[in-house]
Amino acid sequence: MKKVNLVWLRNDLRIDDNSALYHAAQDKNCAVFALYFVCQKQWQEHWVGSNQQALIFAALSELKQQLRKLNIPLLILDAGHFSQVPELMQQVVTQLKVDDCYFNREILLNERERDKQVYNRLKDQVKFHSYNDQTLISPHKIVTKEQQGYKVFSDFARAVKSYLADYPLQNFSSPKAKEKSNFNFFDFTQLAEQQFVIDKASIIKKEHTVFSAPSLPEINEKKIHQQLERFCKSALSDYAEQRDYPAISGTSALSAALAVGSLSIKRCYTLAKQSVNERQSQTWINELIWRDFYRSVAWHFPHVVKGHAFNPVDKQLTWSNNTEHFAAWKNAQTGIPIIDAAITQLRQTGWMHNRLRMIVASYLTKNLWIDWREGERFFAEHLFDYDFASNNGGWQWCASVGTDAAPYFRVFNPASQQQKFDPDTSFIKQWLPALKAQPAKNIHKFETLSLPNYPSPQVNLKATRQQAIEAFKQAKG
DNA sequence: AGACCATTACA
DNA sequence: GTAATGGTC
Repeated sequence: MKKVNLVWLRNDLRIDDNSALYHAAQDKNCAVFALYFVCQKQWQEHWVGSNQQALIFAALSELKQQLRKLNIPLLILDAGHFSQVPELMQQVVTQLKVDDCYFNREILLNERERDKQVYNRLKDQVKFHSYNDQTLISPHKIVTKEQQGYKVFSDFARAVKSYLADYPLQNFSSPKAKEKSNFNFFDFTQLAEQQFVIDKASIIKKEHTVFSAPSLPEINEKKIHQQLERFCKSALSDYAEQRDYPAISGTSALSAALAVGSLSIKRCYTLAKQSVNERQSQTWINELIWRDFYRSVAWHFPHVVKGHAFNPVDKQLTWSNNTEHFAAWKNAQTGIPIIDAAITQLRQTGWMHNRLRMIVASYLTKNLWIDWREGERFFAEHLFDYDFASNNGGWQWCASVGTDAAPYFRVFNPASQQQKFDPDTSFIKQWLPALKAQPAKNIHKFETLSLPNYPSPQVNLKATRQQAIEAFKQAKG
């Protein structure tokens, strides 16, 4: 009887540089199966929107084909909710006579709880092998002298770099194809395998807006790697100069692939290092480390995963519940061109340039004084690249309630931001047809702009900025 | 990962 | 008038 290895896939829908898959497939004489649980109820609880859900289904469909070429069957089971996973896992393990189970560790609480349940239920039946694969370095390995999680990014980044200098990253190539016989080794019909049809119409619920459903980002691993190589070769050295201009394609645009795990973060790091010199790769590498940083924060300070801000000052703040203000922000009707253009980009493409994420977040929290959790949720529902730790960390940063957050008095002025980062207004005009005919000069002076088909600003920027700073001062006592 | 205001130093 | 500089929020 052949040994049977099971790879339990979760947030790592890829073949390249997948630690668990690589190790599971090492032994020549074993049969290897891959498994994925669809948990749409759980996703809804996690605010995962229809965009990212559709992307996950696309990634699964793609991965199933690729794994088939390696003679590794991918079982996709509908679990509905994490709570159903242990029972289903038990069935799979029994049915397939699994000896060893391989998986890459996750960082957030619900995921870890699910994994603990599975382990406790099956530890006597199956040998488990787990790997760190989601971050450059396991969160528990980067700690301060006091054995605590870092609260300041620059210190964290220094620690990461020095760790990587001592222990270089290991990348794992795609596993070699297994024997064909694996496919008819077991009787799959006994398992209620559910084939998921990638039917966007059934997944994407049309919203009552003027925005249409965006098309899916690239999810084929080969093409993603080409994209990464192209970026490293031709854009990485200019990244520091170009990344802040939304009209320029100066960023890698790989975030969606990273979010569902079609691309390995370790692969990004290694390739960036190889492609250009230290100075040229530094800025982008730091962005990769920000991703590790917010995962580290979520690991060491888990109250941020439960809806709380890192900084207790958040509890002293009373946010506005002005639903008209919030609705205008969500529908690109604020009357501030850079913000309405950014929201339109998000709604039409499922992606928003990072500079714009900061601008719209600052405006929502500081000028409209709306709870950052509302913005966090809106982003979750629309972004293909939605990632709890990065999104949560970013919103807390903008709202000045996070670790190493923007000081509370640092309020972005949307007027100077668009002046600086979209001087010729080409980005704004790309997304706001109503302003197409206006000269840039007028668009930058939007507070005095009066047009029949474009709204006037909702609030006074200067006054609301002042109020936000005052409210923080009061809250801090 | 900022902005504002006052003060200079110049046209 | 207006661009650069520095302290303050």
